[in-house]
Amino acid sequence: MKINIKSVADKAGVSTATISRVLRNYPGVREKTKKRVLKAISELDYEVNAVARSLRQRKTFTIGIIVGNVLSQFYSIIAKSVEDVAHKYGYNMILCNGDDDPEKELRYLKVLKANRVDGIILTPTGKNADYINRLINTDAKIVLLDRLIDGVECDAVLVDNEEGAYKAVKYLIDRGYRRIGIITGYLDRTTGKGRLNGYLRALSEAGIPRDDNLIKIGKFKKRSGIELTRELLQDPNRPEALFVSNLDMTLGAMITIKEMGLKIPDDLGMAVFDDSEWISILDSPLTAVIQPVHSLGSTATEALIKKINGEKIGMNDKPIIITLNTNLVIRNSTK
Amino acid sequence: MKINIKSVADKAGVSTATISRVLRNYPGVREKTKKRVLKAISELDYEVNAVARSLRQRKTFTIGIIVGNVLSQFYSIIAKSVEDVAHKYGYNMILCNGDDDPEKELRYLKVLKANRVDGIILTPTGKNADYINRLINTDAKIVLLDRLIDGVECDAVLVDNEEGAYKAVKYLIDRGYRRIGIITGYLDRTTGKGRLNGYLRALSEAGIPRDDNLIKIGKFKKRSGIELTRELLQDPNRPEALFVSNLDMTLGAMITIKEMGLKIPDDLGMAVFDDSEWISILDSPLTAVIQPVHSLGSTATEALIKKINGEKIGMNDKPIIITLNTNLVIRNSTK
DNA sequence: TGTATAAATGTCAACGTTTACATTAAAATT
DNA sequence: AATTTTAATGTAAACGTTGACATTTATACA
Repeated sequence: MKINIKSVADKAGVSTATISRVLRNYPGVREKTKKRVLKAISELDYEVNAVARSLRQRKTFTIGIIVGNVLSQFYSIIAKSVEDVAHKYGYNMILCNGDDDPEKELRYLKVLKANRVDGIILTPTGKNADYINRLINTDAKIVLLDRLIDGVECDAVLVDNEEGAYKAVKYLIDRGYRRIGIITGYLDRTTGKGRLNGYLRALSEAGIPRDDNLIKIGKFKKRSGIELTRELLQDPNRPEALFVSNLDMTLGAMITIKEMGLKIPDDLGMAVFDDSEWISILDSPLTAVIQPVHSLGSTATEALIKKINGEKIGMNDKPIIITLNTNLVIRNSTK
Repeated sequence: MKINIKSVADKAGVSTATISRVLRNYPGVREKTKKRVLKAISELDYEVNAVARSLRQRKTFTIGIIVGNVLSQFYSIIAKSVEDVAHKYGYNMILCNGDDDPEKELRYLKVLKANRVDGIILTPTGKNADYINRLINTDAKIVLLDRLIDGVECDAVLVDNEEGAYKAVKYLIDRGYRRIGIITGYLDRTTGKGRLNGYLRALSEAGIPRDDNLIKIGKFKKRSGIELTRELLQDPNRPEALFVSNLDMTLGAMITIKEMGLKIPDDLGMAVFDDSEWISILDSPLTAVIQPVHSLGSTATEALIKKINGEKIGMNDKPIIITLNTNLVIRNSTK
């Protein structure tokens, strides 16, 4: 037996409009009527059909989020912070795992559009610029998170990758290291590129010439950490210190370092981008650049909800790009 | 300007029914017509309105999942595996962060019901039995994951907690430890209780009397690990080995152990429930019970989708409870 | 060429709400 | 008590699909 607003109306002896008004706490319903309606609702175990409501109101109170990979700590924190804020404002969240794969990203963008989500938070792969521009032009509410897309003008919330990496590498230099290796991420992402740039700026300010043998280009995955660390450290002329561009690659680097039997900081100085409680309880806890991951997620969500509500968040129609700062936490991974 | 199936129909010069047929790849549309329709669709950038479709079909192709806390590795793996399987079958996933809070759980159950999700995967807090029973009685499709609820008969996918803990503690005993401490989780959860029972069974089989001073009841959170490890290890008559019941508490335990300057395995033997790559690169990598977390999520989702499709998954109307096995991986945390 | 059959397409109600507008009932004013 | 004003409730169309059924068009057959 199907229970809908009509059943409730019949039971309470009023019209569906009145039920609707009670459901949404509209004024202008007599207290007595309201009581009767609520009674009917509870007796029938009625729960509004949000699908029908969404159709009628052209509003789903749902936001979609496409992340790179929920398995990585970074994205799971993002997911949580987005969900927290979303629910605070009465929104649901559909989580999509883009897997850093442009095709999956595209598929999910379409799914989210089909489901008429009110807004989308996207950690872009950097591709699909055409489709995303089309979305934006048809008035879709989108906020980019963590990364930008070439050829797309869109509000975004980022982290100051360049400055973060700069601080870490400068710290290594200040501690006396000169030959500093770096494992970067994808250089076609603002994150990967920015961190490399920070590294280069620190070197150049210190008058240390760039040595391409010390620059290894990774993919932000554990495997890159394992392999590239090995390449760097097996070199007879190996670096004295290492800067790793994210947490997953740091895990990989530590695996290799352990395997090679090297000790930090005696055999190798280290500093890394991204923090985790686990790297703080290592033998030699690692000096790390802490991203404000939680704020990233919540700031983006707040901005998105403002956009959804039609509030301007940038000035004079330019997209607004919010850049959050990082923190360097000094631990025990340098001499 | 709003684009809907009518716009496409007008543009292609056919009726909406035909558009609908093309959209869903129904047979019986002439090739020529289909071409024309597809052209109109692409020219208008039309994307079906899944909300309207859901309303009409009384089917949302969405499943909801309520997890304890996405921040913990366990749940983020669950979220990913559920999402993978769901999408394989064409379902979306709404992720809800129950925060192990019965009230939030209840709120989310209602939200998911209002949104008419086709099914729910629930990692239950153990409360809300009444409401959940009502849901089940009104034919909601639910699969419990990881834990059961007192007073609720429902399909579930679990891990053999008792056996897992037993294997780990037996291993400690086999290595010669007698005074073994345990940090448990909530004992009103099947997970917490099961792991304690495994511990107790291993002791009793070895003829080691139970010592309540060695049993500390935690909350599955880092803080419990920190505090209870301290309590155990500050005791002059402290245990020779320690079994910790989950990963978050293991992190806490390691923090305390590091703080106290103790070395594993010299000063303390250890075995833990839950694995992580981080505990495998510690100084002394920890012997751990590995849960098949990914299978937990995918098995539950497969079961849920079967239920949704009306396939019986248990026998003679009894709920089916699937229990997955754990693995003990021996590392270097014992003498 | 006309008719029977099969294939393709069209029509319209239904899904469960909300909301502009219309109507009725109650309260205020004379 | 009759009239105006205000408050409470009802009516019905709309949101964008789908799908049972009806109708038209194409094909096969005599």
